[in-house]
Amino acid sequence: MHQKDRPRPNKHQLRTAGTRAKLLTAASQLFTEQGFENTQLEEVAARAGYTRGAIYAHYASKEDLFLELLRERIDRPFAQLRGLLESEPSTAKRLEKFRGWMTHQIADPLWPILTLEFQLYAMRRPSARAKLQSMYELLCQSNDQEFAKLLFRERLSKSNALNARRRLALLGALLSAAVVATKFHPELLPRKALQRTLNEFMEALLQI
Amino acid sequence: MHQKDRPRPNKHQLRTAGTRAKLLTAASQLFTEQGFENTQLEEVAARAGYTRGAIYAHYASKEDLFLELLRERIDRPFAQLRGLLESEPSTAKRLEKFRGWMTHQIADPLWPILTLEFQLYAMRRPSARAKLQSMYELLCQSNDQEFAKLLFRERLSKSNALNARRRLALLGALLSAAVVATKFHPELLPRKALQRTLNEFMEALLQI
Amino acid sequence: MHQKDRPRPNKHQLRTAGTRAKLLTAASQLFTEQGFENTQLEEVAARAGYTRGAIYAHYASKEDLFLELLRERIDRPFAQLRGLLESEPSTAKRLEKFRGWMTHQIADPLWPILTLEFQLYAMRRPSARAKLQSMYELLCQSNDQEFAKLLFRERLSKSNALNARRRLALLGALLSAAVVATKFHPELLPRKALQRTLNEFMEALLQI
Amino acid sequence: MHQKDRPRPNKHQLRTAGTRAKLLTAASQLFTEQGFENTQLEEVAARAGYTRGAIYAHYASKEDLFLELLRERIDRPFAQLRGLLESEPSTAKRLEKFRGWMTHQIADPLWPILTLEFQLYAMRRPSARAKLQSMYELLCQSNDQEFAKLLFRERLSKSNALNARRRLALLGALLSAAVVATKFHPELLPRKALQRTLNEFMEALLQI
DNA sequence: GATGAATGAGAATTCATTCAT
DNA sequence: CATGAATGAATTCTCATTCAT
Repeated sequence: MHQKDRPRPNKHQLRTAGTRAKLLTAASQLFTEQGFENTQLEEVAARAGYTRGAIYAHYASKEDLFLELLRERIDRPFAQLRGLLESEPSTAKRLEKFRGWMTHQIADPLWPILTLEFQLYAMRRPSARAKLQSMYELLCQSNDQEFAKLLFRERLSKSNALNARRRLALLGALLSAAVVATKFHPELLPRKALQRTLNEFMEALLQI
Repeated sequence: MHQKDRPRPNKHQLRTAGTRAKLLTAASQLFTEQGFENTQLEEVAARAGYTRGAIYAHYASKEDLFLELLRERIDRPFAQLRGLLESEPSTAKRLEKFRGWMTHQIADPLWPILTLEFQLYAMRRPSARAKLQSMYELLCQSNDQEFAKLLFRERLSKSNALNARRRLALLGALLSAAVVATKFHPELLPRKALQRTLNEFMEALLQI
Repeated sequence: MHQKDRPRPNKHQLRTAGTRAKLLTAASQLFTEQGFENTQLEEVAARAGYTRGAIYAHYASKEDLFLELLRERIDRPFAQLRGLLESEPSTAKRLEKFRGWMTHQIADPLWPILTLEFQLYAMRRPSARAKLQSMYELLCQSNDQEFAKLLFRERLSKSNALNARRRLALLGALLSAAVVATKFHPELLPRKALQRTLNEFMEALLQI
Repeated sequence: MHQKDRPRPNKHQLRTAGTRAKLLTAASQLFTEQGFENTQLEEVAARAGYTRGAIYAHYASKEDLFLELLRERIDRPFAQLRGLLESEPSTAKRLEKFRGWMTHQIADPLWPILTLEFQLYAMRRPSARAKLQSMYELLCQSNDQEFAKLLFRERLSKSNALNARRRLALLGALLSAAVVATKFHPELLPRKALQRTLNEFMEALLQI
């Protein structure tokens, strides 16, 4: 009653937030499983328990839904990593934890695939490209940089900071592509083996 | 009387082969630039200098065109590499040449992207999946194996053969991912820098 | 919350039913006038006052529209005949009324032609054949049998029941054929004359 | 050598005639089996042992092929009937032979179906209608009339001549529709039963 | 005469999006 | 807010037809 400044969400707001969350979750799954272009909004709505119109009550277009999905959720993996790493004083152990987290993504590769999807989408829509890139930078650049510092700490000097970011960017890309490859050749790259090989790669690549 | 068995006059054969080559080239470019789903057959035909119907005179469907593209051309990069590597007796130099070839692909990344596109497509079309995988195996497995032997020669023992193939598969994935990443963050990953970093990665990964 | 089980507001139901009825009416007319294959869905939609998409909101395909048309309306002629015949105790008069009804169809030959169209379609689509036949049997067999009883009553014994059904089936075919013939040779078979001749044929054929 | 007035077909002409005959035979079969619209010229050519172009070397269009088919062959059934009936002095026996011939058509219903196909086609192409009807009249009217005389001979008076032609026209139509019906409900109308019932109908209907 | 490559008009179908309720 | 009917642009695919050989 006296909390005007900490605006307490009312019923409507809560319901809205719940709907949006369900829609975003459904979208993240389906865009991952089937790709953005190959997913129909009707399916997204249905998986969330609604019908098409509900999406348009919250998002302006299919592209907007995709962008909101990234906007609202892209920092989740960073937050996870932050939680995992920030209390660990030993750089070697942080690197090990990081490698563990990375190989773990292979099992439920939501973010690796969505990120790839997003990059491919951005690459291929000249009309949307500038917008998508600036949005991505806004969302990720600070995360990227902060994350490089968090991970490498004292090892990160001015001279190798850029190199560190590059390696991390490539590692992210490698993870995405590896996930695709393991879905495609499950016999050659069964999950365990892929995790092991990826781990070995990372051991080499995280030496900065 | 109706000439089905009598070899077709060579003029026709030549014309057919020429048209198919033009169509496949156009398709490979457009599927790379825009993605398979995002490319209309009309554009493919137009870039090759024909109209839509010409595609259907040669390929049964859009999917079939994509598959034929891979079927007819997937061994080109292997052939290139074979030409490059087979006369080089020093393993170290072969590895270096291979790394050079890989980093070179970034500039004109037809195969890295088409391969990724193909894997994504196969992953996401339950109806086409089995067919695409068996086709891929038919086309690539022998190439893969032969290539691992060619590259590593005496270093390749029974015990590490599988590991070698896995690493090469992951390297392929890395290349695709690197291409996407450089298109997406051209400031963070300008081509030269990316090639350098990729080279470092490969040095690590080709130690078997 | 998402109202799937809560009965839809009646407005929607009414609107849906109205649209479907308009579409089916338009389809029945155009399929009769122009034939199934020769009719474009765009025309059907336009005649009903809609655009193509509206058809797909209600029916899965052109074939499905045709099938639904039969499914929902094939018993209309039987219902008409039932209304006409069931209160008439004299068999001779029922037969006369039936003949009258038949000759009357020539003027607005929706069902004779649609039935013919359906049979031709079913004959010629191996892929759809089994489905169409089972659907037809489901829809018509009981009607056929009931109708034979209603028409012939006491004259129908076990021994001639099958023969009666055959004759009625042939009469149906005759009606379709008569309609086609009168459209094709309007001078040789002007409507009145055709009705007279058809009546004579039926007098012969309804002696069981 | 001295036969200039009875122009002996030369090799080219023979070959042409042979090709046309093969094409027409293939067309008659396929148009019967699958319908005119549902048959592709490629199939027709293939069944005749040629490729599409051969059709266009002989006929101006698909419609023209259909029309030529009727033009060249529509009098075959009349010729057959003439051969069958003209030497038979007894009207009753002629009628019986005619009934036999009719029921026989059910087994290989080329003409019943093609005629139906033609009439439906003509009915539904306002643009082609006038042309088709005049063609049909040219081809058939004289046959029809001659045939009525041949069949009924002394029973045919001025007063019933028109009625006779009408009955024969309707009988033809009935045969077509009956063939369709028997293909559609082979259990209700197995061929033998259909032939019997049709025979009974005709006994009644050929009393003039 | 016959082939087969190529055309292009047309049709069915899909699906993001709009809008009245 | 959410529904679901309807729109309409876009796209794949078909096939009669043309034409160089």
